[in-house]
Amino acid sequence: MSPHRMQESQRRGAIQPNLRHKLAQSIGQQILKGIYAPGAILPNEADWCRIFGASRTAVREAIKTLNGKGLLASRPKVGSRVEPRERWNMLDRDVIAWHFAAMERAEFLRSTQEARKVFEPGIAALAALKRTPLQLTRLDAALEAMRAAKYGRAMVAPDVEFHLALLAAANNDLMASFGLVIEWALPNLFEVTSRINPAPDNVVPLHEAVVKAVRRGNPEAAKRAMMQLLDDTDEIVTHDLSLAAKAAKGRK
Amino acid sequence: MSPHRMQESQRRGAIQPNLRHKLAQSIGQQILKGIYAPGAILPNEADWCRIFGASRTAVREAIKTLNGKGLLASRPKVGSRVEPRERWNMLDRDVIAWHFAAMERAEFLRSTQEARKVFEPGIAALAALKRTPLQLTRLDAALEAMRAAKYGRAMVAPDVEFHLALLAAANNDLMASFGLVIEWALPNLFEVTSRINPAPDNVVPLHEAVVKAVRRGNPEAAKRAMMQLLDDTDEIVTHDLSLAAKAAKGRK
DNA sequence: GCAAATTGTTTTGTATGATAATAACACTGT
DNA sequence: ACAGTGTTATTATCATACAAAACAATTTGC
Repeated sequence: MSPHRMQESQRRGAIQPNLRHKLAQSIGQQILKGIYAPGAILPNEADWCRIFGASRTAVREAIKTLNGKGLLASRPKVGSRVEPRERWNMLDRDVIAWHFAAMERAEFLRSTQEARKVFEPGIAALAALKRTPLQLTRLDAALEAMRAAKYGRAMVAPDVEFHLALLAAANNDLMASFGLVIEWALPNLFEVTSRINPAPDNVVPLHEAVVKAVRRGNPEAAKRAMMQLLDDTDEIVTHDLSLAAKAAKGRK
Repeated sequence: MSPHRMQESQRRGAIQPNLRHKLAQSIGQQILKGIYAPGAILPNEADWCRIFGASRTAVREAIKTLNGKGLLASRPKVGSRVEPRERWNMLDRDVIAWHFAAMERAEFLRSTQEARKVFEPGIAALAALKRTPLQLTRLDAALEAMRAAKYGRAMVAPDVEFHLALLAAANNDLMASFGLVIEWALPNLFEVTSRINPAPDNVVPLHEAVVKAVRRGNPEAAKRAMMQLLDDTDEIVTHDLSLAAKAAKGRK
């Protein structure tokens, strides 16, 4: 059905394969793909019922879900209208997944890295100032798991956990939403980086530097260490993407 | 009903006073207040029906809305369980409003400013790199409106518009969600800053510096200018909050 | 006795049909 | 032209059923 694979099975939050969720996903993806652009009026409830062969209850609840994510606004007599993009909850679990499914992989990684470079250094700095001892322990554990990982692929999960632990250590609710981006970005990023550098041995030291600064409570050092870490992966990604672009041009 | 005022009338997206929305709001606020903590099982649908005197349809659709915001996860036989905080969509329009209603005003402003200091300098830098001419025009217009504002209160709307325009100029979907924080923070921030400094004349120049750097396409300068701007309001806010804290201690 | 299969129970999930509220739109009388 | 008024399409809400899932208890088979 979907052109993209997106190994949903290995995500954290297990999928809910109930009807409502499937309808919401189908409609949501169509919106993210641009089939229904902002401002457009969707088919009405009765139409969706026919299209999906589902009851009005299921359709309505799916639409209410999308409503809650800021993708739609429904009004009597008018129908459900697609909201302007700036109202969409891009940092929503589902929306980010649909977004990814609708987007070019390269473009997704580019904009993700862009966002990470804005957010994560600041997060590291905050963590240095505000982390509790327990949160430091969680960071240490993630780091240890990264060291223990023998091959690259096994390092992805601890790497994600590391960045999530750091985010938690920043102790700021408004930033917590950003964790989703990390959860999505890193596993996908890995498929790129591992092609180029299957056994990177500078990754652990770069992460260690961040933890060290956070432990010392030095926000500037933490920020710098995180920037170095990001530049490292950034370099690999942009390198790979430019290769891919060249290859694409060669084929054309 | 609600103990907090939260002047909803002057928000941008007009309120929808339908039943479902009211139920979602009531349940959502109770969750944000901690009456139902993460992991807790909510009353079941039948209970809510009795509590609100509403039909199961309305209750269910409200719960589905909350489901879509990551506050709840529902399963047959188990009920609706409050999700762990890190899954909540804090950058959702409603959640942020409920959060604000449930939180100490001071604490909200503190964590908001904290987040802004992480995000906005990076946003300014990105905008300097990626803004289109049209987006630059929008920034100029906002700046002009700020200049035209005679008294402080009239400056809030253009100020919000300025920061939203800058965010849009960064051209990154993942960051766009952050606009909500700005929309909420600034009007509330103003009530603090205007108490201390009713006619601040350094505000416009600080904003001008950001636009100038963005126009020149100089990300570092844009970042620095934004940091200055934030430090300026930050100083006022922390000063006021410490005053308020002292006053509270004095009363106690 | 013990494990595996079965049945029961509670809760959400889905379906259906009916009625109410709402707001866009056409119409009407001035 | 224009204010009011009715019409109508659409969502909003209600009520009632039955299906499916998850968990608990109980029976069954050995």
